[in-house]
Amino acid sequence: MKFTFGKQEKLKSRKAIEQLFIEGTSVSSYPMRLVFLKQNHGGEAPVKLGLSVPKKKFNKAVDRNRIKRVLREVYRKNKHTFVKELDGQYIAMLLYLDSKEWDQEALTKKMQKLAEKFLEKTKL
RNA sequence: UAAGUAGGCCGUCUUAUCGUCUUGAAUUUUUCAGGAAAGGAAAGUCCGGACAUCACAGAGUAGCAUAGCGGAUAACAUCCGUCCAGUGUGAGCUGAGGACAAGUGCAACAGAAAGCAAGUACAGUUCGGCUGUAGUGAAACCAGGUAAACUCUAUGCGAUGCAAUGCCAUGUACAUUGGAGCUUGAGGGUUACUCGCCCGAUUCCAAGGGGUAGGCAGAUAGACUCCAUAAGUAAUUUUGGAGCGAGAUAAAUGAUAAGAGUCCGUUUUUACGGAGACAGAAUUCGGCUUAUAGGCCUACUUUUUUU
RNA sequence: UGACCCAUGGUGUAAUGGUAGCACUCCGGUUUUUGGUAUCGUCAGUCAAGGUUCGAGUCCUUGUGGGUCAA
Repeated sequence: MKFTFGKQEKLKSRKAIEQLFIEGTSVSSYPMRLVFLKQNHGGEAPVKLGLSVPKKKFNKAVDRNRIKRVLREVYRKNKHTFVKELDGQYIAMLLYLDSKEWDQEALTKKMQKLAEKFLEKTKL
């Protein structure tokens, strides 16, 4: 299993993101929320993921960048829990809900919980 | 030594593992090798340029900006020198600092009177209603005050901005309804108005409806930095040498571990714990403004303490 | 990324450079057995810091916060 997070695995299309927010379903595990949609996007990765940190909660660009970097790191390390039992291709968006920074250990636990919830929903 | 003034500089570093971008090779699952990775303000968008399109942008009016004098510059509201004014014991600091001797307006309260005319008290007197003083006020017999009031003078400014602009790809509807026009000109050329100029018939306007919203170029090496040299009081410029190199696009520049160094606290050999500012490129450059823990260097001022 | 606009008591809204008003709300009286209604009164404000001016809500500069537009 590779712990990579390259261009192929990022969600970039504006159109796809609009569709995702209209039609997608969501699961949450505080302080994160995952919105996802089953879609054959044609790429090689099983999941295309985008990250988002709202400007309302973090005023400064430095803080937003920091959160996104930490989230990306945590996702990269725990990606296999999302992907291993997955059927078909998905696009997803990961949102940050809290207004202060969490440390990486706590986020890792929450991320694993999020993955479990996500997999349950996809099997239905 | 203390307090202060002006100017300049730094603003954590090294290694390993994992990750990001990129170049080349092999190959098309990917692998191997090499390389790169935020700032002094990247910020605010307050000025001025470069660049692009509109006619390599023309005229007039309107509008906007600047304002002692001289210089620097691609340009500026920036910078340098200098005069004057204000301020500080001083080193210094601050200044939109032209014109009210063209016209119009404004002046609360107080005051006789704040603008065209009038007039109080006292004193002097050559006895002419002349001269001086007092009182109010920011300003009063004076060519009054006021232009960050209208205005005038001088100088400058065409408009719009990289979501500019050019090319390629994909896709639908050369379809529907109403109206205008076809060289005697509908309409358009993003401009505040008028003119001028240019384009213009498979055309233009309105309504409802349908489609695309991807890629490439623009785009990363430039009025750059440092040193020496010559000119200049200086800003800056000339010549020579050396050096630097982010380029993403739902948006990279990161995470973890170890070590070193700085500061603070406890302890006072040593050890332990903690801290590390403001802040994140988006076409680009020169400035301005604002934020900034802590530290270093240079020159100068003042007073007193110590020697 | 670029262009632009706004800010006055708790809320809404006025004010030629010359004493910051008005309405509602809040609070306290009066009326009422009590509450409401009515009526009287008080408190409370120019987003911040500089500059021009004799004197700024108003003019100028810089900042803060909020909002709008754009292929």
